Amino acid sequence: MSDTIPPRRPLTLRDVSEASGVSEMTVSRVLRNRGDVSASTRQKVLNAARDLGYVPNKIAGALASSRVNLVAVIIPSLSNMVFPEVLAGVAEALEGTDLQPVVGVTSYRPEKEEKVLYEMLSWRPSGVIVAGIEHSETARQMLRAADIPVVEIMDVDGEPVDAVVGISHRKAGRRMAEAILKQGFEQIGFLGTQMPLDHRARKRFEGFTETLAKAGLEVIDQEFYSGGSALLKGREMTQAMLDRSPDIDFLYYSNDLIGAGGLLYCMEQGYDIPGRLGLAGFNGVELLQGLPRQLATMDTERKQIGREAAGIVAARAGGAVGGGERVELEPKISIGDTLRRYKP
Amino acid sequence: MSDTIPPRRPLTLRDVSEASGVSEMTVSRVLRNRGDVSASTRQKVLNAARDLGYVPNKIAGALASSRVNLVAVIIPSLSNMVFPEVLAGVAEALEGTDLQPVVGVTSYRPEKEEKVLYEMLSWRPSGVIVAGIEHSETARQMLRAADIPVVEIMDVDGEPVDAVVGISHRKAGRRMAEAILKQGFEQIGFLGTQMPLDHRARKRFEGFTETLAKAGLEVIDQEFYSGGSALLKGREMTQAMLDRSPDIDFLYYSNDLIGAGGLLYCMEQGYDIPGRLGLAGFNGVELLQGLPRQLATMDTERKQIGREAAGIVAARAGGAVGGGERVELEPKISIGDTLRRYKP
DNA sequence: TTGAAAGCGCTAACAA
DNA sequence: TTGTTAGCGCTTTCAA
Repeated sequence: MSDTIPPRRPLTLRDVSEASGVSEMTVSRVLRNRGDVSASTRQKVLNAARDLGYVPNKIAGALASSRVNLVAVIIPSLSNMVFPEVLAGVAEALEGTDLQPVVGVTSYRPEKEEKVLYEMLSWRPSGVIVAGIEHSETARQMLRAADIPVVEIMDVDGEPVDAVVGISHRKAGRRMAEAILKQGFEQIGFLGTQMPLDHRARKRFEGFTETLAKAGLEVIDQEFYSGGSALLKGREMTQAMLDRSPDIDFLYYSNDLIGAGGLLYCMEQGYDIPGRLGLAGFNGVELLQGLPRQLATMDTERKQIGREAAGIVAARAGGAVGGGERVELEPKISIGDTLRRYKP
Repeated sequence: MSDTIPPRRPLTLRDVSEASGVSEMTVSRVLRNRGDVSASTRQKVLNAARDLGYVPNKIAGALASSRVNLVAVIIPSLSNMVFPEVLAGVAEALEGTDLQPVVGVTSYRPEKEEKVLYEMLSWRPSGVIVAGIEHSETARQMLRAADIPVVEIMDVDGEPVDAVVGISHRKAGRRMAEAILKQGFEQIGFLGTQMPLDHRARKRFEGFTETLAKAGLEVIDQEFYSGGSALLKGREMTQAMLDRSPDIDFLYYSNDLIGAGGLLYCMEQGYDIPGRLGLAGFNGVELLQGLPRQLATMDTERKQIGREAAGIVAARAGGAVGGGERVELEPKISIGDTLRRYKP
């Protein structure tokens, strides 16, 4: 234990070099575990670095080596648990590597996405993971020009810049519609978020209505919300819709939280579920497991998406050749207690 | 529109300089809006940069200027909504500045905290916002040596390295105990998370039991969980506890999610709430608003904490003198429908 | 196994 | 208003 005076100027390799009597170059080697260094020299350097409390300057290191161990992860929001879950998957997959995720938030705004992307690319990350497959031409141009692995996640319906990991939301919408029709529901209401820029919700809705149309049906009522507590909004929208369209026999929610709110409301109102009224949400959030009844939903495996995406970046950062990888996960319907009228 | 060939090598200032016929230095000035540049030169540079698709290299810029517009935000988890909420507050407060949050996750592990901190400090950020006030001596040493604004958040009970923004969890525990006692509850059970390293939960519990002790009472049963769906766990733990200790008349949960699970369970079981059985959670999560009954809780204003912390970092990064700021927010009891037996 | 020199791409400081 | 020079702190490369 040495009683060093706290430094005014950040410590540099040179300080460690002087304190240990070893050249800067060799100090650098020790600190990075590169090249052959004798055990004794090594120990001297390590001791000096520890005693001084030296923290390497990655900025200088990155500039000199043009290697940056950062992976940019760009998501629309942190308030929707879906994205922190993806992040958790990314973080998990990167755990064993020397890569570090760096998060940027776009608030679902294309212009902000451009800004965040520009900002992150200016740090020359080893890869980019970005939510969604819809981007401005400027953004796509930046991604292409960056010449690093780019993984677009969540959605596979479209033309990716490079790699893509996600589900087909159009297909998810179709599958749910099929499941609902199969149970004989015909008076279907849709409840979603007021978000013109949520392309995934839009695609699900398109897939959903498309399948209904094939059966000669259409959504008979719709309701959208924005802001506020999703659970509460689900409740309120459900009440409004059932009051307005009492014939409805199925409620399809664009996310599980509003679905859960709706379910709680319908149970309180004493609806026979799913005999008189069926419900389904979307995402498969953990929360549903604690509800009095299991809301039907579709699991989108967000964590797995994060893992796969990070895996692609890590592999290529590690030197593997690649490009244009495509991983389409199959969304799994979870029947729960709110969809099956006919026992199989 | 020029049809440029995609670059093999990342573009540099020099490329823009050559393309525009303006010196590198002046290009740099234009791109950073520094110093006086004639409108015509400015335009030439901007055009060239746009046409080439130039993205500045912040690594080189940071090295040359020793200015890094990154703020490290270190949190234990992304799976607990509390922390994304803090992050959202940080992001919001940083929106107007040129600072950017960078997130690191510690998984509640001190050794990982050290690692993440080391990693982030090696990028020489403009400030650090870190959850909690308990850190290893190594971590504290690094924070002190970094010689940048450090804001410890969430918890004010302890000795901060520098600035601190949060609530007193000990006080929060005491306040809730007082509120419960005031309503005449005496057979109190506690349900929490199995997390020896969650210092804030521990402090709340200490404050809570301390106040009970003054009234000659103690918690008559306890139950802890780890992992899994909090809502579901709340349900299960509540059932277990009520089966085991049927005399219990109050359940104090260490977070709102398990509290919500418990509330749903108790309602299903037909308990008279809060006549026969009272409940309270902690945090004031938005979700509660959608429940059939409002769980009593204590709002911890996570977003505000994030905002305040980011504000301190931004102010000091902007040149304001400071150090040792202390912002203690007062947790607000939300009585809800599960705590008040005696009408006021 | 170790060291010396050169330079990564930018910006501070100064000169013109 | 614009340009020149000299680094920022590290790593690459090459020599010893």
